[in-house]
Amino acid sequence: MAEDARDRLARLHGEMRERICLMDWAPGTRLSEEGIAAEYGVSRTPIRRVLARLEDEGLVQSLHGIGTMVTDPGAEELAQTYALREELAELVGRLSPVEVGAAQRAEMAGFRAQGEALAQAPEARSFARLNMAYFAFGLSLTGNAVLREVAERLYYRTARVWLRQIAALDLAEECAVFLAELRETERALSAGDAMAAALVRRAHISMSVRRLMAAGAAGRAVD
Amino acid sequence: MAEDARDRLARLHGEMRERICLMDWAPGTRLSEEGIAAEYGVSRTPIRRVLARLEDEGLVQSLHGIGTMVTDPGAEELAQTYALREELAELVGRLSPVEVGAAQRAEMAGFRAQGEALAQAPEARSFARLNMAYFAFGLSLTGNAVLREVAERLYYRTARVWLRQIAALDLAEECAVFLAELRETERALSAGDAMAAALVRRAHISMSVRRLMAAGAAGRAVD
DNA sequence: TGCATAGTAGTTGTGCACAACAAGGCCGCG
DNA sequence: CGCGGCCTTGTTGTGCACAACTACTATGCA
Repeated sequence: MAEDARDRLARLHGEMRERICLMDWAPGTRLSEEGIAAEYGVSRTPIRRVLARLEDEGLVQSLHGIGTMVTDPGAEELAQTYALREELAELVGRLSPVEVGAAQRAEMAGFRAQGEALAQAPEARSFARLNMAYFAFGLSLTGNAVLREVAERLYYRTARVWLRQIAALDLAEECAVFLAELRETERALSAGDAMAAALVRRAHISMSVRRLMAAGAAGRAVD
Repeated sequence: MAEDARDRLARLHGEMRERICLMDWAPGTRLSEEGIAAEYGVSRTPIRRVLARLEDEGLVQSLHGIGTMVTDPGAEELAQTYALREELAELVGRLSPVEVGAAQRAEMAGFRAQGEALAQAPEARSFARLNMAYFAFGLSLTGNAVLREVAERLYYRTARVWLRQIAALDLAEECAVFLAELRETERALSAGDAMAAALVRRAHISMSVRRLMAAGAAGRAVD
């Protein structure tokens, strides 16, 4: 079997979401339905289906007669999203935490190793990709699928802004802090303590937000 | 100005969602895109746009060549959703709680009055509508729009199952319990304590889940 | 009678043409 | 020179026809 239409849309959605979150399509960018359709070799219809979902997720906004733009969350919305993300991060350790086994520890060690490599050669895009993959791993520590879905939704909503601000901050320092988080989490998982890992995550989200907010709204796309 | 296309879709979405949550379209029902389109006097296109959103929200599922069916969440998914809803209910009181003023107290008194009327003449559909409106009021007690959005999403995902189970339980007793919750919450809001109101809400969700689960999966639609 | 198979009806997914709409440029008029 | 209206261009929204796919039924054959 080649590929189900359902899977094709999911793949399209994932790719377009990544282009937004990695700032290939920065906030404010006007997307062309026809252009994207031509690029993927399909008609506007399935692209519109994906854009509709991205709009429901808050990543883009379509205006009749004007265009479809990548949204740029305001400071208030960002603060509210992060506030909720902090709570959800803690819930990952409290609601149906999985039993930490050898598989989790091995995967965690892999992330720590990648984190060390990144800290030696800081680079924004690699950082963003690793952060994304590590976030997914963190979610795998809860058995609550609904929580995973909601937390993922909110993560992708903040990812592009995080990446933009990271580039404005001291990239090397951010990578170093990230590596520290990875090491702390590895310690928690080695002890089999998923709740501790969740608390480490929450603490680092909290501190990350502080640094981001301190950097201010510099670099916000003009409307 | 007549109506924006955006608003029309939002209205369609709201109406169709209500038909699902009030069990006009019970779980398992096969929806006809063409039928709905004819009913609303539009083509399949905007209906498909709305159905796509409902599918992303988990209320319906479309299968190529088969049809679009109202989903019937399994016990596991329900449990996970309610577990998260409990936590979010508490967060309403913790994240950016609004200052409780005369307006909130007046609205709350209105709900309590409607609750008393309902308790005198229990009726499932009225109960569901009142519960829905009261839930929206509860969300208005937090200034965190993201939290409101997520909590609302999860509420509508459980509403239809709740209504089905309520009908199977002792309806009069459920209405009485609901009235008790309204009175407790009114007391909390009179004291200006939004956090207390949130905790009352959480407690009642928790107890409601217990009763629902105890009633078991009787009445589940067969696949 | 049992069963495989082709056919048929009904559904969602896709492509395409056109309508609805907004922004900017251009021309004519005061 | 200023400016108001028109027009042109580009975009998203809608309708419609057809393709892709599934379930069911009838039919012919052993």
